[in-house]
Amino acid sequence: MKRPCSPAAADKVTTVFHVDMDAFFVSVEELFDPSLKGKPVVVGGRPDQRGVVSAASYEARKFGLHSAMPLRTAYQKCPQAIFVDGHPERYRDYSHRVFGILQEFSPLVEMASVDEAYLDMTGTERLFGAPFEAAHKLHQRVKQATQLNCSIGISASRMVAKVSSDQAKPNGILWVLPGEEARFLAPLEVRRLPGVGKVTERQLHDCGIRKVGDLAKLDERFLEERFGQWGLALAGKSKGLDAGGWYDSEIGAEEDPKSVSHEHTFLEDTTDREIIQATLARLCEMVARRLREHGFRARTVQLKLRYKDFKTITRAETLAHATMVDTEIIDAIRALFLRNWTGKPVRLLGVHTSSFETGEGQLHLLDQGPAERWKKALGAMDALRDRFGEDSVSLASGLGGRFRERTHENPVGLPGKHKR
DNA sequence: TCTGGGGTCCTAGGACCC
DNA sequence: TCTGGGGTCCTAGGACCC
Repeated sequence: MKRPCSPAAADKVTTVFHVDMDAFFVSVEELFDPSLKGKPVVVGGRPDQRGVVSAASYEARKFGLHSAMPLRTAYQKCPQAIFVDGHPERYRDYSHRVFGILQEFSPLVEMASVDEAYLDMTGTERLFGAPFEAAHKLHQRVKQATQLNCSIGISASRMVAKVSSDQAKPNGILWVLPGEEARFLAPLEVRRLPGVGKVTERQLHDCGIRKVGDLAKLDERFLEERFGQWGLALAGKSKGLDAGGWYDSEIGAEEDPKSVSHEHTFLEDTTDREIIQATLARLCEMVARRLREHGFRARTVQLKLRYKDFKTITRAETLAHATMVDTEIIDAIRALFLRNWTGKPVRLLGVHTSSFETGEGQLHLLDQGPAERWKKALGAMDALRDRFGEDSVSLASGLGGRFRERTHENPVGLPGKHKR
């Protein structure tokens, strides 16, 4: 169902909050280690590791550090920075707490990621006052309950609310009044629009378009000729319209995931078949397990292969029947790998599944005879992983010693378990 | 500088069908 | 004998987001 998002077209103006946690990962780490406060901090890993910056503290940003920057680069620019590993469980925990607080303010809350949320605050004036006052209360409540800062953008549309929370950072509130959207956006760099990344920005710059206002002034036909459908969407965005797509959807509508994947970048590129096979098997097991948690069966499995030179290929296969069984995914992935690997050093492997089915469909595979035992074994393995960690059990064949370093002893002799 | 991991959405071409 | 047209499914790649 579509919500009237265009302020001009809406008979009733909606009030959308976009709540964005400030330097979320860093701030959570500071709660666990207050000595980090006020220092240049990088979350993401050791500076000599392969990887990128997940989050940089505001002090670190002064040195030019930012998320997605390679860790080694960050170290060169700011050797005195403190590099810490990320703790996804901590972030999920705090994300849930924030979600709980937001629900006190509106029943229509949608976490867009671990550190940002949309609220439909339409019609809450009697409870919390005008938008700015409500935002102030929300901000205080989050701070009081979690000690974390957030920034809040307020607007009639999701897209403008998101841009305005970005402009409000850090620790601020910004309300774009209905009808003022275009005027608010006009002086901003085109890059500030959600969906405009490095590539689109460069293309727009090549046309002499730098500000959102430049974009809004253009003839839409020009944008359509040059960028197709995307050009028309850009034209809409520049005027503050959600203009279809995700931003036009109902806030709080839960959607099932459309894909489940895992990938791994090796510490060093490898040609070792045993390492490669064991890694593929482990990735398949992790994926299959998540499918079972969701109750999904996947019809399409896809291998991702990245070489030393960063050349990346994907190869997919659609199965005759959907599956959530480790071995069936492993078999398909292994075949794809053997058919496509050039033999050159591998940097990354990935396993991706999609085209989900949720009904009863092919469940007979798991419900008859020996397969019933498989189902039990898979369930038992999932339970063990819950207790002892992802590496505790494995159906993988050819699991080399190098992969057992951080694994636990198998507490119960499970079928398919390989010992070395 | 040397580039993670989890996702979403879009495009484009080919196969296949009617 | 010169070559339709629409729809759907599948595959590969890429931009983008956090």
